[in-house]
Amino acid sequence: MQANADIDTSATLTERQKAVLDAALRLLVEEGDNLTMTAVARRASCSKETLYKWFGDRDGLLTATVQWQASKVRVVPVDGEKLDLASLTASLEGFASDWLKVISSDTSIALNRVAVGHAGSGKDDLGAIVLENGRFALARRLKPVLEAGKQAGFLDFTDAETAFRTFFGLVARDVQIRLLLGDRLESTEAAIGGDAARATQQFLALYGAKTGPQGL
Amino acid sequence: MQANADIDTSATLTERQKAVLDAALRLLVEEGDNLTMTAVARRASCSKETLYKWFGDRDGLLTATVQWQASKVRVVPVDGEKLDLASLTASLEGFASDWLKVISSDTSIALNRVAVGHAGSGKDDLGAIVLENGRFALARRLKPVLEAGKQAGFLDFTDAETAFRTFFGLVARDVQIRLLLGDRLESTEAAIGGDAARATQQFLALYGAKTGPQGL
DNA sequence: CCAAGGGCGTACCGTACGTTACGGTTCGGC
DNA sequence: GCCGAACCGTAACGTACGGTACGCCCTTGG
Repeated sequence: MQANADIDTSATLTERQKAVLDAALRLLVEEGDNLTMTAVARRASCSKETLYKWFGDRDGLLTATVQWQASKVRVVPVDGEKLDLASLTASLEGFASDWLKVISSDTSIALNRVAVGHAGSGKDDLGAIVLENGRFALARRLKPVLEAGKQAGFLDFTDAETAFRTFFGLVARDVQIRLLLGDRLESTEAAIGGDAARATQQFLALYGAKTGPQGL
Repeated sequence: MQANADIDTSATLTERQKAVLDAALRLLVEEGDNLTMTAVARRASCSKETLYKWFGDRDGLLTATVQWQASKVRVVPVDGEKLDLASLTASLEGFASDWLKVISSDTSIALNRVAVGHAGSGKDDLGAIVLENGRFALARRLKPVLEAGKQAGFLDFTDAETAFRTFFGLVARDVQIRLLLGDRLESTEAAIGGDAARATQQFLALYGAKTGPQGL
C-alpha cells in the first residue's frame, strides 16, 4: 500500500482496535515476522474477518501495529530553561540512558527486525516509520538541547546534525546491530547507566566548549 | 550462540558450487529474503534437485551463501611494525574507511537484512555467522593495532574492547541501522573518507595518550 | 559402442497461509 | 419483542513455494 505513514493513525482507533493491536504487538515480539493472521485473531479473540475489515490486509495490520507502538512513546518535550552544565550533562545522560533502554527492549528489537526485513522487499514503509519514530524522533528531541547548550556556551559545534550523530554513535555503538543479529547482550540497569555516563563524558570531551559560558 | 561458523566451508566447494552460491548471493541482493529455490535454480542454471542434494534445504543454501560471502573477505592481517603516530592514524583511518564501505555495500545490507530477519525466529545461525565475520572479525583485526598504539605510547586505555567499541560507534554512528531500514544515504567515496578521518581524530582525542611516546 | 552417473529441466505433491464466505451471537435502537 | 449492524468462530478457497520424482542429455571410462 502506498503508506501515508504518519498522519491520522492512533486517532480514530477504538479501544477494541487498540487492544487488537496490542495483541498483535505482543505476538510480534514473541513470534517475529512469521505471525499469522489466524494467530493474531486467536490471540486478540476476534475474527479474521474483522482484522481484514479494519486493516485491509496483512501489511495493513503490520503497519498499524508499528504505528500504534510508535504513538505510545510520544514523549514530553524537554523544557530547556536551566542552563548550568550539570543539568545539561544530566539531560544528555537521560537521553542516552533512555535510548539504550529503548533499543534494548524486546519490542524495539522485534519491531526493528520486522521493519528491516520488510525494507528489503519494499512493499510497505515499515522501515520509514520505525526510522521516523526512532532515530529521527530522537534527533528532533535532542537537537534543541544541544542548541541550548551551545547558546549557553557549554557546547561548541557548527552542525547540530553532525554533533547529534556523534552522540548517537557514542551511545549506541554496536549494541543495536548486535541485538538485532541475535547476540545475547545482557543490559542491566547499572550497565546502561554507566554507558550513558561514559558516552556523555566522551561527547562533552569532544564537543565541550573550550571557553566556559563566560568566555568570549 | 557458539557458532563454529567459520571452519570447513569454502573448502570442499567445487567451482560449480561456488558459481551457484554467487548466483544465490546476487539474487539475495536483488530480491531479499523472499528468493525462492526455483529462482535460484533458474538463475544458476541448475536444477532444484541439485540444490537440495548439495545444500540440504533452503536454510542450508542460505547459510552456505552467507558463509561463502564471508569467506571471500578474508583480509590480510595488518603487520604493526611501524610505530609512528602518522602510520597509526593512517591505519585507523583505513579501518574506518573500509568498514564504512563494507556496511554501505549492497551485499552487506542484503546479508544483514536476511540475517536480522532470521535472528527473530532462530532456526539457523545466520545472525551469528554475520556477526562473527563482521563486527567481531573487525575487532580481532583492530585490537592488535590498538594494543600496538598503546605499547608505543600513543594510545591510553585500560580495556581494548571498550576502546574498540567507542571507535566502532564513532565510525558507524547511525549509518548501518539507517541503511538496513531502507533509508537512502548516499555514500560517496569522499564522504566516507571524510567520515573516517573525523572518526579517527575524535577517537585520538578521546584515547590519545596525554604524554607522548617519550613520556613517563 | 555402451553403460553409468552427474546434472538439467520440469512436472508434481503437500502444506502453510492469506483471503474470503457464511452461520450464529450479542447489542443498541424502536 | 424485533431489526439490523457489528462481530465472533470456523470452514473453505486459491496460491505460492518448499521439497521430490522422473525423463533426458552429456560426459567419462571400459
